[in-house]
Amino acid sequence: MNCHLTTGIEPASQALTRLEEQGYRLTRPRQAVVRCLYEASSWLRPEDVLERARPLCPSLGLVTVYRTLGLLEELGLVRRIHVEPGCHGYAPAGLQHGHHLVCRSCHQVLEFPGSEDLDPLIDKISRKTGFLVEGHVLELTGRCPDCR
Amino acid sequence: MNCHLTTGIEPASQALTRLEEQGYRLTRPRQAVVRCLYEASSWLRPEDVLERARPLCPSLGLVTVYRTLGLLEELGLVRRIHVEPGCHGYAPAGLQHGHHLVCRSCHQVLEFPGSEDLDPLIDKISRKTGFLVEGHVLELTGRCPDCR
DNA sequence: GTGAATGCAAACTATTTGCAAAGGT
DNA sequence: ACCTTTGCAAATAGTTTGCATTCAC
Repeated sequence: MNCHLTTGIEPASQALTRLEEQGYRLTRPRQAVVRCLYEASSWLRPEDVLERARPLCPSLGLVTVYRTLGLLEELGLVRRIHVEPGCHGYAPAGLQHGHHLVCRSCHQVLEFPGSEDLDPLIDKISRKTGFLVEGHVLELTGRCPDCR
Repeated sequence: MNCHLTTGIEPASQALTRLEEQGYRLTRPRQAVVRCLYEASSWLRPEDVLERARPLCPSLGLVTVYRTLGLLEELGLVRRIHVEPGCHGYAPAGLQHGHHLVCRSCHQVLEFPGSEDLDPLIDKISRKTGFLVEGHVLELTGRCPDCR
């Protein structure tokens, strides 16, 4: 709802509160997954989440990671993005607005801000097509400074 | 190389010529795959390519479709895009410049032109980060007119 | 205590690899 | 004729589902 809050990543605790408000239980696995995602400096693949969340919840299984990520995405708390290698990554829905630079050679991924730059284009397109545009992913591919 | 040629989809035959120039053999399976991709009105998943290419090459197998798509992508003749459901789709690299509108509800995909609108943003980012930006994918998600 | 959530095993889908046979030049 | 490319079968990776057990409320 609040589209103007772009001052930082929505803290993990806020996401957890949201889960609770929606009637979901605040379990240890969910807390671990949410915390990891929100504390990560970049997107994580499900496997990465598992690895990082295990210390917080040793019994955690990959299946639960998938289920939790799916739930969080449904609630709009995380974004699913398309990354190589492995294809699917997840990032908190707060700050990063779906922009990443991917190096074709080393697969390094750099996030960058600046989604406002897209607003005019998005406006134009939604007027032209009748689509209600809710989200976007901009992925730039090329060569990073080290590989070019 | 020729970045200004945006008047239309590079015809299938041109792509085939390119393959030949690069020293690859012009086999029936490759011709079938290339033709299907370039004649399709939208992106296709590997399974879709198989289905459409079979009439042109009945012996065609899914494995060869994957291999051919991989080869074409490597040569820059097709683009791999990220779509639901199934995740990966392919489109000719000519006209459509990686922009699609995806409906969250019915998964309909609408392609739209207008990559020039991104140029200023891309310039800015490549100056700021040192990345050599070669390609981009812009995906807008939301609700199509029928589903909103 | 009760129902939601978990974790395992197993199913399933998407994609890749090994290798003998077929096809293009 | 030679070497690339193909197609099958099988392997692998990513993801989902069924079900008995555990845990938050």
